[in-house]
Amino acid sequence: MTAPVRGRIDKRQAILEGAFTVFARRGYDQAGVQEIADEAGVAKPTVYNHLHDKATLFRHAMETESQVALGKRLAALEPLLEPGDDLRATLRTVALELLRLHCDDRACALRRLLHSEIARFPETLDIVSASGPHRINEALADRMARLMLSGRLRSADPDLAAEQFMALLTGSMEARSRMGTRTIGEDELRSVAHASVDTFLRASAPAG
Amino acid sequence: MTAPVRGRIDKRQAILEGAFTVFARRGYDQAGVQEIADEAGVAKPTVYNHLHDKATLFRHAMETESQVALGKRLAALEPLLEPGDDLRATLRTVALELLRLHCDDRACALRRLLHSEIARFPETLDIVSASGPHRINEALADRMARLMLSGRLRSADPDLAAEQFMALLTGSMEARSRMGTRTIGEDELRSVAHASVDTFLRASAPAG
Amino acid sequence: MTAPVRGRIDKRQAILEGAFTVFARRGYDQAGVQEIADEAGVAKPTVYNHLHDKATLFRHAMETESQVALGKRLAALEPLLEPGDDLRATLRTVALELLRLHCDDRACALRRLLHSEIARFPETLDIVSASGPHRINEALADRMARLMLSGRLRSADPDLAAEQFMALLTGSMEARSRMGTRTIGEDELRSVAHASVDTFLRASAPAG
Amino acid sequence: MTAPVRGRIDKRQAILEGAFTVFARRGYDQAGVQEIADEAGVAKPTVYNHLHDKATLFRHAMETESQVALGKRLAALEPLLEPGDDLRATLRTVALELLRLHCDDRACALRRLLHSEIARFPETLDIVSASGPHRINEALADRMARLMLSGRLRSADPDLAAEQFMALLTGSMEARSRMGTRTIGEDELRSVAHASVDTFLRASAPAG
DNA sequence: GATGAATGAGAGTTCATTCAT
DNA sequence: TATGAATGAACTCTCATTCAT
Repeated sequence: MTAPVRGRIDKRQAILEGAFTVFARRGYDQAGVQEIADEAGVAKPTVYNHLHDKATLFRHAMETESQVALGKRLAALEPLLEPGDDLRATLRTVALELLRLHCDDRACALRRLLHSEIARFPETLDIVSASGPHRINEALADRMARLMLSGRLRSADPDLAAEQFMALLTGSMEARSRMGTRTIGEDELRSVAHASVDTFLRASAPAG
Repeated sequence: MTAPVRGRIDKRQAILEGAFTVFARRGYDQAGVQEIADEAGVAKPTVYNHLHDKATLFRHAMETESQVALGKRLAALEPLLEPGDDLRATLRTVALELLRLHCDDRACALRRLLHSEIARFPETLDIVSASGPHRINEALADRMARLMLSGRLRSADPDLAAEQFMALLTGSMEARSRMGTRTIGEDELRSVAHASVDTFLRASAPAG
Repeated sequence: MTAPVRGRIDKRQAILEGAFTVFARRGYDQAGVQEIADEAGVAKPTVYNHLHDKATLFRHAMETESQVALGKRLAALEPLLEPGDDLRATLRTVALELLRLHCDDRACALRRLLHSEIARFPETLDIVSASGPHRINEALADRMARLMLSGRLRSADPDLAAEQFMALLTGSMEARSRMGTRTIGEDELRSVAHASVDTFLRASAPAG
Repeated sequence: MTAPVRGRIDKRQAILEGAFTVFARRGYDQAGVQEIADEAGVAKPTVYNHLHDKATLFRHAMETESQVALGKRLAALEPLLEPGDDLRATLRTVALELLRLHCDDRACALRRLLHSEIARFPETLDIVSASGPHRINEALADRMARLMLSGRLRSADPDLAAEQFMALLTGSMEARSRMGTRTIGEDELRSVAHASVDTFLRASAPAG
């Protein structure tokens, strides 16, 4: 008896998935509901049955996508829970994974869409922010605090440290990827990650 | 007899100005040519007479705006040509001004538009990049190289140093300004600028 | 074991009832099948199971309603079967009741719907006419003939007399009720009924 | 230099004309704006340029049509200004013309549309009423009053007399024309007009 | 038999763009 | 040259109707 329910849920998922894909490809205005329906393999009115509006469709697609993204990023921080002996290596691992996630096509599209449509959908910012960079910063700051306490990093404001770590890591990617136009190779990603970690550690060496 | 020419040039300027204003306010798709014409105080076909097309209009408006922006940024770097005795103070001055320019309304709009429409107008990236962050990075790297040569900064790759300096400075502004939604007060700007410079200098102290 | 049959009949009745209500409220085009289903307390496909089509639904709802209306009107004529001594009083009674029925909400809606949709549903006219004004005219003409024969009315064409009686009675109600927009009070109804009867009698006094 | 102005006015007139024609043919909902545009020989957006909305289009088309209709009806009353010796003949002339106008295709359509869409466009009633039956009644009542004063008609309430005259005349046409479905021949029109006038005069003979 | 879900067709409305003045 | 008016194309959304359960 769960078949129809599953079917319905699947269809809703397919629609949201397709919607994000098309929004990512075309932007909000250029994305036609017809194209979204095609992408999801349903008829146009089905889209309207599930998500009342093009706007609603957008909001839900963004929300779903950003929750997925948050989950992955938080997972990437896990190695810092047990940093081991080689802090630099651990940071490099984490940094590389965060960078990969940051440069992922869907993640770039999410940021791009957020950027473009923030005037039209101010609420979306709140929805997405709830799963956004601020959550990562928080989690990362927690780890930083531990490292400071244990004397492996110079004592300082852990929030600022987390923010600057992320800034070093991602701040230059926009230019490097030509705003998401160019795919960045694994080598370049590793190089940026390592350089960022090195600079961060140089600035954060414990006093004396 | 130059009056009519001036008039013509002025009209073109007014159109480009108005176009950028409206694009900034609404985004490319939502910006109506009529609204742009109204903003510029001309009739719609006049817009088409001067700039053949909505797309052309966009490209030229973006180009103009980005050239203006580049000029201001390059000017902000000038103090580094003669750093004086107090390097930290000079860097702070430069950093603060760069940050101000980065957070300016029109600058934010320029980045936002670039982001949103990059799929539709890939050429715009080239046009704007020609006056974009890469030019700043270059100029800044030049200054860094001088400072390294003169022993006031640790010897390293000047391009990377410039990149990381900018990353530290601007990388966190997106989150802090809630994607340009919130205006950031002068105090907060200064605080970020100083923190960035401090971290940068700590990581760049000349070896021993 | 007749219960389910009753249930079925009841459901059909409920649907027709609800259909007329909604058609009366919104008109044919604006009446949604969903709204009709809701009004009848059933699901949309149930409507289609019972009455194949929106058009069929309309036809049956109109037919049912007009049969009900005819019954009431014929009943209103009954006092004329035995006019008694005071013809004027009897005519006034009948006139008032006919006027009441004419101004009833559902009767107005019936006429309005007939009017609007006559181009789309020409057959409906036949169906409804079979229970429509022409039947009343006939019955009324019969009574008029009796009254003429018995010398209580001037000898004349009884069909014409019936027609003019109804015309005097109802001809001005459209303007007075502002096309069914305004509800007409009992006093006004009585006044119109009396005036119509008086004029009719003045024109129908038996010769000399 | 009046050519373009004339052109614009003509186009607006053509649109309103075409709109009424199509509304009359199909009813409000079934009338497509495209069909109206075709009927008027313009493109769809031109319709929207001149009359902002389908609803606005309807209102203006109705208003225009009803003003035309009023003019014709008032003109039909003119013979009553100088009734001459043969009152019956004059009344018959007026009655016949009023009846012709009442049964005119466009007049029927006007009433039908008013009826159908009164719920959706309540204001239309006011607009049209301003040029509607009530104006005729008034004008006719004026003439009646004169005739009563001069002793050619029995003294009575002139408004009521006018109302009943019109009721006798038009009250039976709906049934006879099968709600505008059947065109009524000139002979039948004359016969109804005469019968109405005769009945009216019989009921209105001056006392004594 | 009754229903939730899905669909094909179509309507109103808007907008970038082009004539004609 | 600058403009008012006109248009062709497209898009969102709705609804009567039909499967599958």
